[in-house]
Order: sequence, then structure tokens, then C-alpha cells
Amino acid sequence: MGFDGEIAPRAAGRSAVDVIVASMRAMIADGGLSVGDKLPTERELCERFQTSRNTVREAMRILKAYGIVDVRPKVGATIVDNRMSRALDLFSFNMLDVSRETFNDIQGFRNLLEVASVDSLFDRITDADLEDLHAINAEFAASRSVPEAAEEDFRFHTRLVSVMGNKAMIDVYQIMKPVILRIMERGKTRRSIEGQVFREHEGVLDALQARDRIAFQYRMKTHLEAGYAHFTSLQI
Amino acid sequence: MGFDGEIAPRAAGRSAVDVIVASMRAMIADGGLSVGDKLPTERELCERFQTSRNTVREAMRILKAYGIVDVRPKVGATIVDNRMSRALDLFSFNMLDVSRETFNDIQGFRNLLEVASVDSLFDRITDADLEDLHAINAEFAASRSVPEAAEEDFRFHTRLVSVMGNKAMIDVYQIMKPVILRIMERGKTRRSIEGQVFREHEGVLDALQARDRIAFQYRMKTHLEAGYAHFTSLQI
DNA sequence: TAATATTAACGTGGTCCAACAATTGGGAAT
DNA sequence: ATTCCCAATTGTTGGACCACGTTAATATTA
Repeated sequence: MGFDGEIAPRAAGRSAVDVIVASMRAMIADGGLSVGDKLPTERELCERFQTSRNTVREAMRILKAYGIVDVRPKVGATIVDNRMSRALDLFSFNMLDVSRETFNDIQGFRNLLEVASVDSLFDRITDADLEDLHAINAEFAASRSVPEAAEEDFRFHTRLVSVMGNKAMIDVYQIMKPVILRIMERGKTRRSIEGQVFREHEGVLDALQARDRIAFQYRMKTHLEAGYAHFTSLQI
Repeated sequence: MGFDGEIAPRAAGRSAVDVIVASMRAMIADGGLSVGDKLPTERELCERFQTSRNTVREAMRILKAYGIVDVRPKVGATIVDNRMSRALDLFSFNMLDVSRETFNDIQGFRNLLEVASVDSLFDRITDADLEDLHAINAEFAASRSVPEAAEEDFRFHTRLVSVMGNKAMIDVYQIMKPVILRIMERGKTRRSIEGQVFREHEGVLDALQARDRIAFQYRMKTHLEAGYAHFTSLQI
């Protein structure tokens, strides 16, 4: 790997950290580096850019925040592309204002991600996925407290979404987690104890395994609406 | 100003910097702080979080990169909201082109939002919506430059998504704008000049007006894939 | 002897410290 | 009102130590 990147000039108003960030961008672009490649160690970068380690570290923090590099202790920095994930994360605490409209929107989104996505889901799901989902559902049934049950419930649905192998979808689902958890906790008190949610999940999985499109969409839609119906009866 | 924010617990795998970032985000989100308010000085934050100044500074770099604080010498850190422009910045990096993975994820997401959403779309679309969409498509056809065409193209698709009246979906679509624009610009060079994209849009609208589910899904899917095909012919 | 398990040295990022430089808002002097 | 200076604050530096993953050297076993 040749890292002969130019050291960007220190123009007025630009801090040393900005210079390093610009230089590293240039290094990646001109150096032909792409996702998966490793960057030099922090101490090597210090020498290359003739600067202190703290400055390099602050620059690395920026690149990390941008989702362009992934830094792991004792391993070093590798180039990644998590920018979409970061961009979505930026707005994750926009959803704090939990209004009725927000809930409707989230529910609509889930309907899209989990019901309307049936084609993509059927295409990709494997026996291993189904096994995982059954296992998670079993853990859900075994959970003792309401928050625990909600967490497992969320795991179940997240795992289902993850079948599609789309990072953006998982990210979006993750962002909606706080709201979804609240919806789930509300709905859990009675339904889950009776095992109804567990059976609904199993029904969804059965339809999934049989590649029964109609049954899957019907059951999943009903399942989502059941939780939601219970929620709307309570105050927000 | 009361900064009585909880100090997030230092769970396993979370660095001290992460803890501070989380605490500050929480402080801003539910601490009643909003745009324009000033944060304590770095040294005060050191004391509050019982940590060193370097750690605080690295956390501030992250918040700055997120576009939620603005730091100036002597004056300190002020809360701002430049998140959207940061999100746009993320993808205007020419250091890294949109990776193949990200591209696939985005297209998959669009497929969900614009093709699989057919039911919700048919339920809600009005003649006024269709009129709007035709008008936007006409402006698209009249655009002269490639970036302008991409912008109009994006407007068209955004307007379509907005029919569903789901703010969360529109937000997500907006966040993805930079990447989508990039994809569109790639596909524009030849296809748009010949008016092919315009006709594809019209075809989609016709199917929409006729509530022809099969035609709509087929045409929209084909339309999205056309851009995809052009993209894959270029190296990433 | 070769393969494998154990161990110790090394190197890495994460954190901390103390100092100095650079910037600039605001007060003092004119 | 203007200028100048000071003090407060961020920016940068160079060092140090720690925890721990990696790796190479070493011991153990088949």
C-alpha cells in the first residue's frame, strides 16, 4: 500500500485537525483505497502528517462519525461505508416527540417493512433464518417481565427484517426502536401472558415456511394491528 | 440553564467518549436545551463527567461532525442544527463513491417505498396528486442540465412517496436524497435526453390513474431497474 | 519430529496529564 | 467612540500509562 498522500496546506481558519481530515480524504481518494483496506496506525499517521497523536485522534473521530472508517482497539482503522447508517442515526432523536401521528407513521412504516416486503422476504429466507426466528420466539415466550418480553419481541421482528439483508432497512428499524418498544410494552400486559403473541409469531413463521403469501400478509398485518389496537386505547 | 443530565453508565464495549456523546445527546434531547443555548466549557464538562479534557474534546468533535454543536474559540460550544446539511455533506464526499452495497440497499428500499407500497398508494392518491406529478414530470422533461434533471426526477419520486402521507417515510427519503441523486445523475446522461425517463414516469402515472396494480408495479420496478442497469455498467 | 497448546512480549487504541499557542470577547485606557 | 490589552477559552503538543488483542517464542504432547 502506498500512502504518498499530499499534506493539505494549512489555510487560514482551518484547524490542524481539519487539515488532517482533508489529507486523509485525499489519501483515500488518490491512494486508490476502498472499503476493506486498512489505514496506517495512529502513530504512523502522526509522523506522516507531522502532528501530535491527539490531533490525529480527533481527526479519526470525525471520520468515524462520518461512517467512513471503523476503528477497533488493537486492530486499527479500516475503511468502511456506513455513511447511510450515520445519516439515519443523525435524525434518530427527531422521533422523541411521540405524538399520535408519529405512531401512525411508524406503524405504516412497519407495515411496509414487514408486510409489503413479502416478495423480497420469500426470495431470501432460509431454513436457518426460520430456525433462528423460532428460537427467538421461544425466548420471548420464556421471558418473565414486560420490558424483557418487549425486547425479545423487537428482536423477533428485527431478525425478520434482517432477512432481507438490507442495512438501510435495519438502520431505519433500529431508529424506530424506542417507539416500537413502547408500542410493544403497552400491548404486552395481557396478550403476551396468554401466549397469544407467541402463537401469532408462530403462525407468521408457518406461513413463511410454506411460502403462503396470502396467509403471511394476513397474519402479519393482523398481528401488527393487534398490538396497535391495544395501544390506541391507552393515552399517549 | 440546568445541566442535570444523567451520566450514562459505562457499559461494556462503550468507550468513555461514547458515554459522553450519549450523555450530551440525552442532555440536549430531554434536558430542555435547544438551538442557540450554550454548553458548559470543556473544563467544566471534564469535571461533570469526571474525565480528561482530551476525552471531552473527542466527544465534542463527534457532536460537531454530527452538526449539532458549533464550537468557537473563546466563545465555547453552541447548540445548532446543521444535521441535514451534514447528511448531505456525507455523500458529497468525492473521496469515496457510493459503495455497491449502499447502492443495493438504497434501491431495495426504494423498491419497498415505491413498488411494494402499491396498496397504500392506490388508497390515497387523488386527482390533484396526479396533476401535480404530471406537472413535475413536465418540468423534468424541460430541464436542461443533468443535475437539474436529477433534481426534478427526485422531486417526482418524493412527491409520489408523499402521497402516502407518512412523515417518517418522507424524512427517510429526504435523508437518502444525496445517494439517490447520485444514482439518478449516473442514469441521466443518455436515457433522459431521449425522453425515455419522461415516458416511463408517464407510464407509471397512467397505471396509477387507472388503478392498474399489475401495470404500476411492473412499470415502476422496470423504471427503477433501468437506472440500476446503467449504474452497474460503471465501475464502483 | 511434527503438531498443538501455553505463554510471554509486543503493539495498538483508549485515556490521562500538564503545558503552551492561538484566538477573541470584553474591559480598561485614551 | 476608538484603541489596546488582558483573561478566558479552545487548539495543539508531547509525553505517559493501561488494557488487551495479536503474534511469535516456547513448552507440551502425539
